[in-house]
Amino acid sequence: LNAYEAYDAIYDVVQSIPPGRVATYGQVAELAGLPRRARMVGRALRELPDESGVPWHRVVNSQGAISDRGECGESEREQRRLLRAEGVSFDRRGRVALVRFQWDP
DNA sequence: GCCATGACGGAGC
DNA sequence: TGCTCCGCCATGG
Repeated sequence: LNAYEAYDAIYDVVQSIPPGRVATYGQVAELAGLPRRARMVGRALRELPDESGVPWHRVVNSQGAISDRGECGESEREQRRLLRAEGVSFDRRGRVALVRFQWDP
């Protein structure tokens, strides 16, 4: 897979995550045929324009936590808001219970 | 081409 | 639970 194909594969996988479920970066990489390349998933999502219909908010890290964006926490709150609107709940540390909400394709 | 930098993850302590 | 320490690999300087 070249860089473009890899990104497309990543976006395809993210598109297929159903509402109300989440997937981890490593899981998306694996399903996209890119094992051990979770960091690449992070980059792909980072470069996603806002108007793309890709549900980037349904991707969390392996701990069920929302990964740091460096930016003043703006998009982290947005991600929590979007997930809550789909029925995904958070524990008191702000993490998703993967046992309940992780997507199992 | 070298090097630092990550929307990461697993092992170890 | 919550650190560190590595391996990972595309990107930008």
